[in-house]
Amino acid sequence: MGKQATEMLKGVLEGIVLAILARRRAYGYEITAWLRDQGFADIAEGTVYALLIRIEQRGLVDVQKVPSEKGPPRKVYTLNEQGHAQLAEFWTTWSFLADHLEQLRGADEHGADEHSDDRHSDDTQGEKR
Amino acid sequence: MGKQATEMLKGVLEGIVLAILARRRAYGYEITAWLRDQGFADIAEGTVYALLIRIEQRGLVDVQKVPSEKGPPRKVYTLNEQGHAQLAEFWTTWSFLADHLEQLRGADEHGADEHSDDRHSDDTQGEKR
DNA sequence: CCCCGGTACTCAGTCTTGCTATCTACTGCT
DNA sequence: AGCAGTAGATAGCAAGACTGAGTACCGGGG
Repeated sequence: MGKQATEMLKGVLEGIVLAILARRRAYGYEITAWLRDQGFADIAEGTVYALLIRIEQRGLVDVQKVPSEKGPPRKVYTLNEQGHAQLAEFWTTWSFLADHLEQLRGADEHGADEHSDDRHSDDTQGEKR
Repeated sequence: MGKQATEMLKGVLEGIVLAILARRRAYGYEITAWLRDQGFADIAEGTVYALLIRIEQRGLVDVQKVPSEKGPPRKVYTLNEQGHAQLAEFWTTWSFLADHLEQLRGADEHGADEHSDDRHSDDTQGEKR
């Protein structure tokens, strides 16, 4: 996938991570690994950590430091009540978008190639102030 | 909808406009009006014009100036071959996202509260830096 | 012994994109 | 003349994702 995905991820990635944390608590490295596993190959590590810090600062998650056998201690994130509320709101917005997009896709698919050549060519005065 | 939608629109709005133009050519004001009609109440006018200028400069659309009976001339945008390709790519990315999100939503809905305690519980020392 | 690779997290700087606010310009109504 | 509606352009800001580098801790190979 190209960089198209990069822009589409904005806002959506937060919802994805909240949804992951709704299933069970997790730490950054784990989430990153899971995302790569799922095919989100182009998500940078730094992005996930930055996102986790953001949602922590907005009070959507609780954090515990857990010592790891190898490497520095993990920061384990747990979705709290506010986080669940935020996730619910995310699903609402997502549904709205998904519904409208699905509608547009349907309309596009059965008529993507018509050439209605009724263009009256009186537009030849291409003058911009 | 709050500002949650604002971030989620990034990247998606371009796809929406391309999809609209795939159905029939249109000009900015028309597109803005249609979006408002569809419930995208919070999309600013300037945003649509800026987006149209961007996709024009990337060569995804052809433009004609058409004099209007009331007001200044309209800039009518038509999706060209490159634009159709871009739109196809958009649908690919969108489907990928939608599939994974749908999966996560399902997983969340039937088990938002289970504690799979497969993590050896040596994490009970709630130390926050 | 030191460096390398894997684990785990942090941070500064850049780019894209949407929003706000303002401006131009043309038409018709009051 | 002034105002509302139509139509578009633009400058400056904010948020989020990326790049790239850095810190820290562990174990194994040269």
